[in-house]
Amino acid sequence: MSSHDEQVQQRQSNLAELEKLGIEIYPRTFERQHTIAALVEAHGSRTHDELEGEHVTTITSGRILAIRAFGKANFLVVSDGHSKMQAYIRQDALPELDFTIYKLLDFGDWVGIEGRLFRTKTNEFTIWASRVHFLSKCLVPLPEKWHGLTDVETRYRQRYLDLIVNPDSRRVFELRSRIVSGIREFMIARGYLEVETPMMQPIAGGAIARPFVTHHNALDMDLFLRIAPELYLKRLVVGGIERVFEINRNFRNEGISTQHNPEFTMMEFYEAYSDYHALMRMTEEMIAGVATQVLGSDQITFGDHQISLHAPFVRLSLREAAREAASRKLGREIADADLRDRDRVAAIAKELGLEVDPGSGAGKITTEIFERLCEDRLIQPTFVYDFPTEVSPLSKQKPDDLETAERFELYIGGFEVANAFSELNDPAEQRRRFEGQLKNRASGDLEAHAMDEDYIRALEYGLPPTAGEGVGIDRLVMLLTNSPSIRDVILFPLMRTRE
RNA sequence: GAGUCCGUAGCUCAGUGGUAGAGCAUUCGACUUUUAAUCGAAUGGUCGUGGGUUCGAUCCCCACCGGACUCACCA
Repeated sequence: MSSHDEQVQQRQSNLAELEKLGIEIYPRTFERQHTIAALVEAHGSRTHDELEGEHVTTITSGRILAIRAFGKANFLVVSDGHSKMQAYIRQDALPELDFTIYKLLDFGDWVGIEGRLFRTKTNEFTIWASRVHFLSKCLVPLPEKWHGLTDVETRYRQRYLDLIVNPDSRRVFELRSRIVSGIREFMIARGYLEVETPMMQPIAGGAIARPFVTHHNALDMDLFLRIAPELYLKRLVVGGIERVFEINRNFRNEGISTQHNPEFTMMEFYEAYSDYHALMRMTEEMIAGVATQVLGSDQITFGDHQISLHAPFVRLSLREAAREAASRKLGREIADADLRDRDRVAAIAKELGLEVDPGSGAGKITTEIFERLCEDRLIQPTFVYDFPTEVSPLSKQKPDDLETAERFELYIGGFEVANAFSELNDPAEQRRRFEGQLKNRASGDLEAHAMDEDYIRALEYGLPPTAGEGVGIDRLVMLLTNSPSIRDVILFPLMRTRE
């Protein structure tokens, strides 16, 4: 028999023995007076003498993370998932039944402990057990206590094991929750209304990406999982909700990487009477503020980098960034006009080793040059602004430069964290943009934006001057928790199923 | 989709063309304040799966499965 099976059998036999004692092996509930975290918080810094004087008794509970047995004196380390503390188990301090129960406990079991707080000779904050209650069995051996669980595949597939034995993993998800709360509070404090818009959409719009397809049986209708909530949120601004936001999942049927999970969380918001410059100021305020609120500082470590999230962030125009990087790489001066000329910029791209799609215009090629040469070097927070209109089908053009849209992306740590623009609200122009996208789609571009007549109709009712933005929550959490992979900040990242 | 690397005990890891090792965990024994408790003993393996080469494969070769990273893709 394998070690694993042997240990399972041993644990099962211990459970059977408990049942023979006549106790309920899966009790329905437990009257806990204090969590371990609350005990540590309230009494964990008391001295030995203070604890003796106060004589605090309590009933608490948690999962056993270690058993140290010395015959008649024994120690359990019990965790409530947040904090842990030790219980002192003495045969002569317990009813006989409870000591029998104790002896049938395994590493990983859930127990309730009744007793009084004290400090041991080695000054460890401890509960001196007067009762031990069995709450639930762990039938399977857990990863060892010292190295924890390092195998990433198991950590992702069986996240509960990761959470049981790796406190750092727990910490990441606690921080994630606080980051999301912080963002939500930030938005609500500014008068934004939180809403939920469809995840299942007849047309997957609002971004340039390939969608997942599904089907509704009763309506006999194909639907797409949304790639963005954008067009629905703007419909709400048309409806008079001048400040609106949504924190929810988007789904994109594309590659998986350390920065991409097929489903990911976006905070997207729209504000009437705003523009992309105002959103830059709001964004740096939000990110610096949330970091300070959650981490106590706007200075972070990300991998090998020290990053300052202190506002203001650097502002860099996309064409300027591409022009400068290409000039440096090629050793000669590239002009802004070169980037706006389809043939000249295509030649530059080829010289830089990029493949140029025949369907790509000057704007798309320039954007590709930027992404190739600049993106992963933007470690300190940088707003890259003024994108080519060609790659921004939902953005408003600059009044004096129709080839350029009032759009920015925020880069931190070498990847994109947010994307924002002044919203295109002219229905006629929006229709022309969609038609341009349809041409791309016809020539094989599977990510080209679909025509959305219903959205154009909404614009015809009048969208006020508006700016909007999407913030990648997972990536922001990566930065603020120093996590190198998006899978480290998503509880259950998508994995291939195992047979 | 391409490339590189990885898969050995429940966990963390060594290792070799001649049927496999450690620590922790587990079991038994000792121990009434331990802190990765300690000490003594024992148990535990289809070396990812399937082929091939070989007298002999966990090791070499091929395919497959799963994973990590890089590239491609992807605002």
